[in-house]
Amino acid sequence: MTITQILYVLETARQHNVSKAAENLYVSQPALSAQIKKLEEELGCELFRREHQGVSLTAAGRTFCEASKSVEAAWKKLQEETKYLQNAVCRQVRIGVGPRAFSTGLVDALIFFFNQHPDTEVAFITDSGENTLAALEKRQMDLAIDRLPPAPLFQHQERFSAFTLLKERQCVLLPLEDSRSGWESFPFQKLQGATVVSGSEGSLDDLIMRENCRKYGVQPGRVYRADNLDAVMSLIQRGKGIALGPRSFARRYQVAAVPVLPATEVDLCLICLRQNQRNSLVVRLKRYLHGYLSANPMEDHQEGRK
Amino acid sequence: MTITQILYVLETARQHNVSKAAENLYVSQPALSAQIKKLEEELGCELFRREHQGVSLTAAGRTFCEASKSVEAAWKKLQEETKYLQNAVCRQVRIGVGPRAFSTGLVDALIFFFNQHPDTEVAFITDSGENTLAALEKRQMDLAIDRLPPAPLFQHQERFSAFTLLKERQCVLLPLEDSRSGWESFPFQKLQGATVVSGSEGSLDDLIMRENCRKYGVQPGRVYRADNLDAVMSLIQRGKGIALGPRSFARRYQVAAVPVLPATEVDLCLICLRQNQRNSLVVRLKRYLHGYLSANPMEDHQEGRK
DNA sequence: CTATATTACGCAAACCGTAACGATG
DNA sequence: CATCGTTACGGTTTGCGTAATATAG
Repeated sequence: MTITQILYVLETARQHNVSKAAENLYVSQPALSAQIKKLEEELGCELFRREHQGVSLTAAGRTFCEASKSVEAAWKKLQEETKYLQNAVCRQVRIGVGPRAFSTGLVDALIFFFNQHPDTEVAFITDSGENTLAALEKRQMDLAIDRLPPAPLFQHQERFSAFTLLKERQCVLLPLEDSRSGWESFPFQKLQGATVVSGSEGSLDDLIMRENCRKYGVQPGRVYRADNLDAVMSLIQRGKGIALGPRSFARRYQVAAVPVLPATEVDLCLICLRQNQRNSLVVRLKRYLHGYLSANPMEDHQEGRK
Repeated sequence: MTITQILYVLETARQHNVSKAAENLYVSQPALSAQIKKLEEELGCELFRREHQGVSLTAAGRTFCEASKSVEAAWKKLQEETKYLQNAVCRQVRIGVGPRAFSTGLVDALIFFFNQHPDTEVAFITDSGENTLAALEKRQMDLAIDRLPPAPLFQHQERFSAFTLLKERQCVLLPLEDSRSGWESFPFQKLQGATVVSGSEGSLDDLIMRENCRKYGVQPGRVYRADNLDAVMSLIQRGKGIALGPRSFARRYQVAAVPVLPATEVDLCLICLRQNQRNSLVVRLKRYLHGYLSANPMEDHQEGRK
C-alpha cells in the first residue's frame, strides 16, 4: 500500500470514473487502473465494481475509503506545512519562460494549468539573463520552459532535470519577401558570406551560431547583434539579415522559416533543479503539459516527437 | 516525499542514531541514509545534524517531525483497519514450517522476531500436507518457510513470491556407523540397487527422488516409504536404508550426511502469495531473517550463498 | 462508433544491499 | 582501531506511457 494508491483510489471514488480521475491526477488511465488493481490484490478484495459507464465502490471499497480519508487529510496537511520548509516551488512559483514558450503557445497551457490551481501564485520571468540554468541554480526562478543548450554547452547536467516537451526543427529565418523563403530547405553552407543577425556576444544564440559555423566551415559575412529578440526579428523583417531559429518564431514575428540542412532539432524543455523534480507541483505540471501537447499537437512538433 | 521516508525519519529521530534505526526498520544502514538524504534534498534543508556519536534533529527537522507525526499515526491506523479487509497476514499469521526450518534453526529466528511483535498471533503449521504451495493458495497458511520445489514441479510460479534464505547441499543420509559415512562425496550412481527411504507416494521428496533416478539412470533396490520425517530418519538410523536430504537433517536426527555428486543445492525460502509480498509484516520478516542469517551464518550455507 | 476499462510491452527511475571509503574520538 | 555515517555500484522492481485489446450502449 502506498500513499499514491490511496490518493488514486479516493479520487477515483469521488469521480466514479477511472478516466476522469486519471485526468485530474495527471496520469494515464492505464497507470491509474494498474495501481488500483495492485491495491485490490494486496487487500485481497475488489474496491470497485466495474460498470460500463464508470465504476462504483464496493462495500469493501467504502470501508477502505472511509479509513483512508484521514491519511489523505494528514498527508495534504503535511504537504501544506512543508511548503514553508521547501526552498523552491512553494506557494509562489517563479517560471522562466523563454521566447519559444510564447511562440509555441505553451504559455497558454501554463495559464490553463494554473487556473486550476488558484492557490498558487505564479510569476513569469521572461528575462532570465543570458543563462536560464544559472538563474535556476541561483534560485532566481523555480522552473523554466526553455530550449535546452546543446550537450557541449550543458554543464553540470546532473544537477538539473529536463523533460522534453517538444522538439522543433532548426530553421533559417528570412524576410517574407526573400526569394529563398520558398525553398524546401536551406543548406547551412549557403550562409557563407551572408549577413547574419544573432544574440549579444556570449549568449546561447550566439554560441550556437558560432558552433555551427565552425562545424560546417562557414564564415558569415557581417554579423548584427541585438540583446533582444524583438530587435533581432525586426532586423530580419526589414531584410537586414537572416538568423537561425525555430519555425514557431516565423508565425509570431511574421517572417519566413526554412529548415536548415543538415537537419537539427532543438528540445523545448521543462527544466528544474534535480532536487525539485519530484515536487508534486512539478510532477503535475509536467504531466499536464505532456497531456496538453498530446491533445494539441502542433504541426512542426508532430514530426519531431517520434 | 513518501510514506517510507516519513517513517524512516521519525524512527531515526527517535533513535538519534541511523544504524540503530536501520536495524529497527529492517533496512540496511546506507539505504536509510539515502532516503533521509533524498528527503532533505527535496525539502531543501537538512533534517539532521550529523554528529559523531549519532545524529540529532535540526530546527527544520523538529518542525518536520512534528508535522509528520499525524501522518504516521493515520497511516498506522489505516494499516490496522485494513488488516480486517485483508485476506491474509493479519493479526493472526499462520506460518508453514517445513522440517528444514527446524533443522537449520530458522524457527529460532522466527521466535526472536515475533518476540518483538507481541501483538501478532502466530500459528506454526508443520503439517502442510504434501504441498506447501497448494496450502498457500488455499489460504490455509499465510507464509511458509520451506524448500522450493525444483523448477519443473514449481507450477504457477508467477502466483508466488519466494525469497531465498539459504541454500543447502543435497546429501545422502546414512547411519552413523555406515562405512560410507566417511566419504567425501557420494556419486549418485552408487545408489544403484540401494535400499532407499522416501516420503509417501506423490510427495515432493518422492518426486525429487524419482526425478533424480530417472535423470541419472539409477534404479534403486527396495524403497521404503513413510509419511513422516521422523519415521524416515528412524529407519535410516537403524540401517534400514538411505535417503536424500540436507546436511542439517544429519545433526538433528543423528545420522551421517555425505554430499551427493553431481552437486545439487536446494533453496530454503520464505514463500508467500505474490499479492502478499509487499505486506509490511512480510517485508519486515524477510529483512529480519536476512539480517539474522548474515549475523549467524551456518557452515553449510556460507558456501551456498555466493 | 464512442466511451470505458484492461492487457501487453518497453523504458526510465527508484530502491536496496554490498563493499569500499571518510571522519572522529 | 572502533564506531558511525557516506559514497559508489550493480541488480531487481516499480511506475509510467503508448498501443493494442475487450465490452457494452
